[in-house]
Amino acid sequence: MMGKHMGPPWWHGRFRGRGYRITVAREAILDVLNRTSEHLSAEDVYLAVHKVHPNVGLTTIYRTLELLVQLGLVFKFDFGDGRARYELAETPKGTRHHHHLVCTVCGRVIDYTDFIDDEIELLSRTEQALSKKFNFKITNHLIQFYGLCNECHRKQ
Amino acid sequence: MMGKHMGPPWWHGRFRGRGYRITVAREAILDVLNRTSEHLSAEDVYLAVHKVHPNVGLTTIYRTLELLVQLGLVFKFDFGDGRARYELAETPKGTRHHHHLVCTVCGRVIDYTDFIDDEIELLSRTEQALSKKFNFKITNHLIQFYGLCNECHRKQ
DNA sequence: GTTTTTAATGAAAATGATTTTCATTTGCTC
DNA sequence: GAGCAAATGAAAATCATTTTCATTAAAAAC
Repeated sequence: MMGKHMGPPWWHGRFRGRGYRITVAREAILDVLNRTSEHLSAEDVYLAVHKVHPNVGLTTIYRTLELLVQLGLVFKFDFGDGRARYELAETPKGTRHHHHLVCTVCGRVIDYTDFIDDEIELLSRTEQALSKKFNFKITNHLIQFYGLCNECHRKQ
Repeated sequence: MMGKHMGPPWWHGRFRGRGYRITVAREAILDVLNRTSEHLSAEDVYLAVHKVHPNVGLTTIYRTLELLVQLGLVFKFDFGDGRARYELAETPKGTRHHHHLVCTVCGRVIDYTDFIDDEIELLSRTEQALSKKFNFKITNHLIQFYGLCNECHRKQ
């Protein structure tokens, strides 16, 4: 189960601080994202939330996910299958930063955290240099590798 | 103008080799992509092609762009504005590999080639390691930085 | 605790990029 | 130049996402 002796969820402050309300739908959506390590689409989130709160509509899912992205609590990805995917940016414990391997045949997505340290270091150097050169305030980055996964490679 | 003494366009072989036909529409589309350094949407390409060949439909644009992506001649990007963007993967001379800076406020996209060398080197090491570990045949990668461009940063 | 204020929500309709269908056209092989 | 499958255009269909608007419910004010 969840941790013991918990106060209000960690993200309440982020909402209150900006004047956003804490609602049943928002709690439920964050809860779903918090419980999974998958790359959920808006509909995935909707279905999961719907099991517990059948009265929460898909529109609210979209609106809330968008808000969470704006707040930086959630990352939005495009893996090329025509629907956006969402992942919590941070968990209470702080999930390890990861990047993605996307199979261009079957669409499978593999997370990896290996080699991240080197990447992060280079990225941070690059970010600084880019920020300076283009006067661009970098807040985030996206790194994805594309190719054929084990299965699809074999079948070709 | 274009180079002198040119034979058949460089990409004809890529088509013929795989049994694809060389058509007016395809030539026009590749020509448009070849002439620009912008990140064109399908509609952008359509409008440009339409000026010269008003009989080429949007459907063909989509179909051809998709084919070009499959052939690896064109890269498809998502900058978050709800429409895909296309760029020629290589020019006759071999355009410098570049990555993107995307402004999350105004949507502006800046290409950069600086610092690419370091990145490429790290990427190539990472790709090898990932390929081995996950048995994943990497064919391509995507790197984008997000943040606020000069203008938008100032206005905030 | 009750009232008040206004953000948040749900349902339905709208949007808009992309895809599919299908009859017609056109490269390319022989 | 004929034959044939690939390619095409126009129109319709798809489908994820957004907008509209009347209703509900957080949270502030009392």
